[in-house]
Amino acid sequence: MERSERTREHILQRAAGVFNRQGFSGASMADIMEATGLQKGGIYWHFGSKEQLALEAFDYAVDQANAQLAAALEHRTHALDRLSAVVEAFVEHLANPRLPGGCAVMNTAIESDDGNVALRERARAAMVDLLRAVEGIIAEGQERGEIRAEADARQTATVVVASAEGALAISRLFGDHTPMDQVVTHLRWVIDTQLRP
Amino acid sequence: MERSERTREHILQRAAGVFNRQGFSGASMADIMEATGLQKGGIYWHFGSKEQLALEAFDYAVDQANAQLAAALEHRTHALDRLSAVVEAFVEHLANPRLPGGCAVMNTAIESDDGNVALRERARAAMVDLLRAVEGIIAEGQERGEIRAEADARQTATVVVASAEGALAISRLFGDHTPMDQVVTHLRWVIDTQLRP
Amino acid sequence: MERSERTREHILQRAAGVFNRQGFSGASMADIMEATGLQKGGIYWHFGSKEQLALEAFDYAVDQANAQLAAALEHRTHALDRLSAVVEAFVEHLANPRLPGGCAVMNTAIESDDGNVALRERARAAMVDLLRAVEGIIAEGQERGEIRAEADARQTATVVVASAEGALAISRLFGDHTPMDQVVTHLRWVIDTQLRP
Amino acid sequence: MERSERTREHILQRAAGVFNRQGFSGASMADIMEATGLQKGGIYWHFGSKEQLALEAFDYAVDQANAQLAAALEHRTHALDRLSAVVEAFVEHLANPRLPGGCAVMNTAIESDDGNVALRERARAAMVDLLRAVEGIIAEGQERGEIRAEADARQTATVVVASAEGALAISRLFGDHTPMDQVVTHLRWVIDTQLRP
DNA sequence: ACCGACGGGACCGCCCGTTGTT
DNA sequence: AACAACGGGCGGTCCCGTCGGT
Repeated sequence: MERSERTREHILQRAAGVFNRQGFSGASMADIMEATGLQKGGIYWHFGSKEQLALEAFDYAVDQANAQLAAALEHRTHALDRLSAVVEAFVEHLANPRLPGGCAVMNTAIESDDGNVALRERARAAMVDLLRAVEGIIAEGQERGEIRAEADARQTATVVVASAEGALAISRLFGDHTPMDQVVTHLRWVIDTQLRP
Repeated sequence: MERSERTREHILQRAAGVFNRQGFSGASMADIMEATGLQKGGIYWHFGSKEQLALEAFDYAVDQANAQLAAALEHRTHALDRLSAVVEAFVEHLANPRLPGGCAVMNTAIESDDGNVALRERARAAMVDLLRAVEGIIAEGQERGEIRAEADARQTATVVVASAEGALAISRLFGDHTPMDQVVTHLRWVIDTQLRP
Repeated sequence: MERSERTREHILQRAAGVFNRQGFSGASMADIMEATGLQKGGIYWHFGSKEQLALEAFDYAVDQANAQLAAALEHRTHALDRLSAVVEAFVEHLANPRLPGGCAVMNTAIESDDGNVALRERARAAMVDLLRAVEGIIAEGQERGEIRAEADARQTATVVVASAEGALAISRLFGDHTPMDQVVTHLRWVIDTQLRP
Repeated sequence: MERSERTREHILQRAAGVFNRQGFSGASMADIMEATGLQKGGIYWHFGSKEQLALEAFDYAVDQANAQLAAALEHRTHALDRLSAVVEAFVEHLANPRLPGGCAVMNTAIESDDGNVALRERARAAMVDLLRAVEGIIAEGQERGEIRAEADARQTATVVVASAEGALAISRLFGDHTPMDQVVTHLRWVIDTQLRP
């Protein structure tokens, strides 16, 4: 990777953290200058505007989260194991976040509720991807007979993601992992008693 | 109610909506001027700063939500009915919000993650109140034999609130009430099969 | 004196102090509201504008200073005594000011240097009055043979006033009456050795 | 001198004039923008705040005055000549000011009487420097036998500075150099008759 | 005769983005 | 490829003044 590309990546990584903590409107270019150690010119050479940077930083954050999820899914073949890994990924996201500030998709969904349509659209797409991924795990499991056929794959995926996202936010609000643990316990119970054939 | 008090209430109501949609840093005093129809002088007469206004507007929003919840609980005596009413209140909050922008507690929790400690503290307190309220409904139900004694009141409360909040955010992101419906279906099933004695 | 007149006087007294300490542009109507204990409406009922109030407050301050000077001159008949009394009045103005903030004429002269022409004109007139008064004391003394005829009444008056005003400002800057004492010592020596026949 | 340094110096020079005429609270950043021909971004790039700019502008003004005084003292070796040069410097300051608005030390002393403690402290230091300089000239003269040993160096310095400052202010108030001339005549007479051995 | 409430504008500081320079 | 310097505008806050009420 050439020098320029490394700088660009460096900016994205730091900017992703800043935006994830402070939000798009709460973060200033000065914050990003400080976080990156670059001057304005250096940043604007790589990105055309604050919004453009935010969009790419969001993608960066989602990629990071997806990579973390992929790592958790690696070597898990059984659908119930894979589903548990998804839940564990949320726990990991709370305990050892790659980027500070919680779930970028949720944060962006809530902040871009009003204004930024481009960011909102990306958050939507990322959320769809997440839901589809979980749904796919369940559906595949059903096809392979690892998960009860009567289960509603899509609904279950929504329940898993919604409750995990909610628990993540609440745990972060309190600075206490207990809420997340409680929800995870519930989800594990759902997996064991409702999905297992 | 005197004229001054009416104006103050009017500002709070409009500002609560603006802040709930745009967030604290995303909302400008100009936005609030437009929403209230007042000029700066009028707003600053009632509230010393943007932050002070935001704090009181958050309280206003929480009061509204609590009132909506209280209305849903009215005339419900059986614990399972009351618990269902809580879930219904989230559906109502999505379908017919008193204030636009979703759940003020969740929004504030996520946005104030970084900066505003005063807002964050209020969000914490409001979330505690909500969790405690749901937990209380369950605990009371257990005392009265309306809810299975083996259930974990606190954990169940967390699951209900976390999944409902998550579903609310996701439904709002998609502009589609399906995710909320799916989670509600799940919660109703939990209530019927796990809590009912 | 009727109630309205008393209020008006009260405002003038407090406003004179505020303006003398903070200057015209440095003082806000809020400062004067606080100093007077009145609300805006009350002040504006008596005075048409901040500038109008400042003008009258300046006159009030000058009247106070003149009264203090007149009191010092009372019962002094000999010109040298009267001249000494003028000098003493400056010392008194430093030690026990009727209004805080130093000499209103000097303060206004320096602050209104740029903008406020009306205030500047009043400061000019007040300074002329002061110089003329001192000159008159010396000239009368010369007519009565109490002061050496060769002395230049106008020049001496300027020296007395300029050095006393300068000393007052310097002493106030340092919060130390020594500079004033040193100048007074000098002026007393001038009176004794140069003016006494 | 690089471009940036030139701009910074340019801002200081113009701002010093604006502050000296209008005072700290009477001058707005818009005034300084107009005087410098720069926009806010340019000014705030060099100075962090209005106060920071005012502080440095005050230092600039004092440096200018000191340079003018130093120039007047150049080639003067005899203490009485040097003392006369100090007095002449005040006359020059009135007739051909390097910065408009009179003596920055006196102006700042009087305006910062109330609020700005940082400015006040700088005015104090500058006044101390001036008094010490004049006192030093006299004391050196006494050591060299050029000035009568009985003279009180410190007191004489105070008298010279106080009367010159007072005369400067009064002359500026009237727009007439006569008061300054009268005081200078007096000071020359003091020098000739009281200090000359 | 005075207060409470509000309008509208000016204030300082920070913002995002651009440009000359290296 | 990046920095230093600057333009122009919006941000929240405070300002002076007015007007309805009492």
